[in-house]
Amino acid sequence: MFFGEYTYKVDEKGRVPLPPKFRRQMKEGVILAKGMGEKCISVYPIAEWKRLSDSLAAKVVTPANLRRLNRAIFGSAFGVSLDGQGRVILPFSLREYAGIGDTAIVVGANNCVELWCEGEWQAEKTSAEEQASDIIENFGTQ
Amino acid sequence: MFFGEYTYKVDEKGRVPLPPKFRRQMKEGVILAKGMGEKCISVYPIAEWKRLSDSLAAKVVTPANLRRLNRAIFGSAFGVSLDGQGRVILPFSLREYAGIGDTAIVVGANNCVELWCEGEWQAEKTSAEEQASDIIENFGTQ
DNA sequence: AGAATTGTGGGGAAAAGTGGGGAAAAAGGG
DNA sequence: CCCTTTTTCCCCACTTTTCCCCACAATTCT
Repeated sequence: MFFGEYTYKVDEKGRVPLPPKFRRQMKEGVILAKGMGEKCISVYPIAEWKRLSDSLAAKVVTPANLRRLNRAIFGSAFGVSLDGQGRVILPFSLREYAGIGDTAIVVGANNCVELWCEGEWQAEKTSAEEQASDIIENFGTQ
Repeated sequence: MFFGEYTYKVDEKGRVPLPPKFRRQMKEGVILAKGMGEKCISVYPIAEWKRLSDSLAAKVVTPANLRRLNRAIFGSAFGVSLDGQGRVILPFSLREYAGIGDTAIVVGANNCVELWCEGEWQAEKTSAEEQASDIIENFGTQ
C-alpha cells in the first residue's frame, strides 16, 4: 500500500529515487509500465503486476486480441531493480512518454506508484480532487 | 515472462541479438515461426512452443485438418540456438516474411518474443494500444 | 548536538552491441 | 569418389553502454 507525494530530481543517467518507505515492498524489483490511459509511468511490485496482467488477460476472448493485448501491456513494460540507493533507471521511451525531464513527482496510488512530470501532475491532481469530492459527496466516506 | 521493446541491428549475416534478460529462458534454444496472423517473427522457448502446439493440435478434430495445421505451423518453424553473444540467425524466408531489413524491433509479449520491422511495428503498436485502452476503459482493471 | 538516514553525483569495472576471421561442414562439379 | 567452392558456425576483438559501488552534502531522528 503506497501513500504520499514526493518530488525528486532525475539525474543525467535517468535515475529516480523511490521513497524509502516504499522500498521494502520493492526488494524483489519492480515493473515499469506506461500508465494505463494517463501520461505517467506506473511502478508495480512484481506480485501486483502479475495479478493485474492476469486479470486483464482474463477479459480477452479471441487469441488475436490476446496477442495484441500482450504486445501493448508487456511491450511497453520493463523489469528493473533498485540500486543500492533505492533508485530505478527510467528507460528513455517511458521518460519520453510521461514527459519527465529533470524532475519527477512520485505518487503513491494504493496498489502501485506513479511517476509524473510536474505539469501533467498538477492537471491530473486538480481533476482527480474534483472527481474524488464528487464521489465522496454521493456515496459518503464510510 | 518477456518484457520490453528493444531495437537491434541485423548484421550482414542475418544475426540479431536477443536482450540479455531473455537469454536465461532460452538456454535450451528457441523456435522461430511466422507470427500467427501478423507480419512478424515469433520466438518461443522450446517448452512454451511444445505447450502451444500441443494445445493447438488438441483442438483439431479431423485428420485432414490436423495435417494442414501441422504443415502451416511446423513447416515455417525453425529450431535455432543462440551463439556465444546471445544472437540468433534469422532464416531468409522468415526475414522476408516479416519485412525485416537491417534493423529489428524485439518485443517481449508475455509468453513469447516477437521480431518486427520498424514500419509494421509502429502500426501494430498503435492499434494494440487502442485496443488495450478500450479493454481497460470498458471492463475496469480488477 | 551527534548519529544515522537520505538525496544527489560521479567513477570504474563489467557486460552488452557490433563486426569480422577462420575452421568445419556442406554442396557441387569433374 | 575426390577435389574445389561455398556456406555455416563458432570464436575472437573492439567500442559503447550499463550497472554497481563509493562519496559527499543535506536532512531527519534520537
